[in-house]
Amino acid sequence: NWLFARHTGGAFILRIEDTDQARKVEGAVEVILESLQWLGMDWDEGPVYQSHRLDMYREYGEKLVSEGKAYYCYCSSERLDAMRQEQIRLKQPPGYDRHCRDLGHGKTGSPAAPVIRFKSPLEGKTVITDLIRGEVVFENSTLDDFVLLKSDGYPTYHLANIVDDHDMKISHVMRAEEWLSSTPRHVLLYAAFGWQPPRFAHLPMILGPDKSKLSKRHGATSINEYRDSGYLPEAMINFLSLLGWSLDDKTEIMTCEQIIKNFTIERVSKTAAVFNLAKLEWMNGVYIRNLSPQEFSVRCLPFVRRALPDAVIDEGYMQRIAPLVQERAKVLSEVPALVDFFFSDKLDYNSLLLCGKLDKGQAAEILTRSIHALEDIREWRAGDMEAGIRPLAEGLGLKAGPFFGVLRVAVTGRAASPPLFETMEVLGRERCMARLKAALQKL
RNA sequence: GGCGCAUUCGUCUAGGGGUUUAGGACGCUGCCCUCUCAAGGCAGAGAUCACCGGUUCGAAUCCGGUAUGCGCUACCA
Repeated sequence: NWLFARHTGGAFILRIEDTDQARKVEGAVEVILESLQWLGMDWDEGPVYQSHRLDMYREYGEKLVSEGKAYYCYCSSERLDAMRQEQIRLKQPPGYDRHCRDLGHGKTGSPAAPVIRFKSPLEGKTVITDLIRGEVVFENSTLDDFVLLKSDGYPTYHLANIVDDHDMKISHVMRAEEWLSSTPRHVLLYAAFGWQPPRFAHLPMILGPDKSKLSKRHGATSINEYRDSGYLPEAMINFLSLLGWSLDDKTEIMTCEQIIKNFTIERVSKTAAVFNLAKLEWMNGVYIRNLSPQEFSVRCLPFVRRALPDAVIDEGYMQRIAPLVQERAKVLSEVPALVDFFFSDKLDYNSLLLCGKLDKGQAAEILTRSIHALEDIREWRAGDMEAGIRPLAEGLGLKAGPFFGVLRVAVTGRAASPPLFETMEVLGRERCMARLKAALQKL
């Protein structure tokens, strides 16, 4: 909806459809607003809360009742439940049996607050024209008398949506495919009010790995969780835009401006898309690598600070570290684990890791000779260090790989790290020498 | 059960009668690069275009049916 509005120059209006009191969740609206803001999806009007306009929905509901197009229903939930059970037992299509349809006003002794139901036509067809799926035909006989206004005074989605879309002059209803089978009700409602319906476009759904509608049970489904995991909003937008839409047969990495410029309903596909986390991770990595080193550093800062609360994290120091891990991170949240040895001198490794495939004697020799060579280094620079150390490997008849490996573990505490000498340069002479000597002690 | 929608590599997709021995991307495998890990480069495996029938000189592309999947079937959205 946002891409479409931006592409066409229309208005993107944010509306909060909070008409279900029973399922109301504290803070849920804030999550939605935060998510949209984080993604950069700005809105031109709103947010409009449906819960603030209950009087209007009631008026429209009662208007239909007075015109004979809707009616009060006094059936208890117990009766409705029993009816449904019976229908299922008899393999009948479940649906309201229209018990109150011809009751007339006030002709009931039931004390329960009534709901308002729509009088669906008993015969005929309703045709909807969908911008993505074409003409879809529904038999009116398959539609039951659905509820418009609940007994608690709140409207159902069907009523509120139609009243609001008309009131707010909505031109295009673009929603997930799960709404397609409700659309004939909406078309019928527009007709009952005598209003021109908007255009409909039912978008392909987003699926979980099991190919069912993506939901909470599939794990992270709140955009904010991706933010907190260190996905970049620009990567998120790019990835999401490609779920059910494509520019052509090749282009995948696109700026938001490019996507807006090229987004059309014609290129939206009909088939649901499985959310492919591995591809999102790859794409996020692409975006991380495309960041300037400074920008990357700045974005890492909160993640490193949160994960390493005991460390004092200086921005200047971080700026020197960040470039060493920029092309190694797929998400920002993994950066702390990649850089923690820069902030703590307590390295946790055993001599087995230190030696690698070499024996203790060789490892000790490597450390001793390296320490000696490094003491002669005047400028603590990666290039100078490498020039001083690399020849030592040859002297011991070893390849650079295993030789450097010992030093790597001694300096970083792990077998995989950013390039050794760049890392040592950032770490500084004092700490490196101390770590090398500590490693020798360990042997 | 009823109604609806969909069906191209494991996944995201291109392609909408001949340009297709079905293209790209993720992932996977191998090689190269290389101080490790990444990144990058190259190569490869992977789709009888769900199935059956029809139309046509010719169908992944058009039509019909079947199957499968998914969605809806609430005083949920």
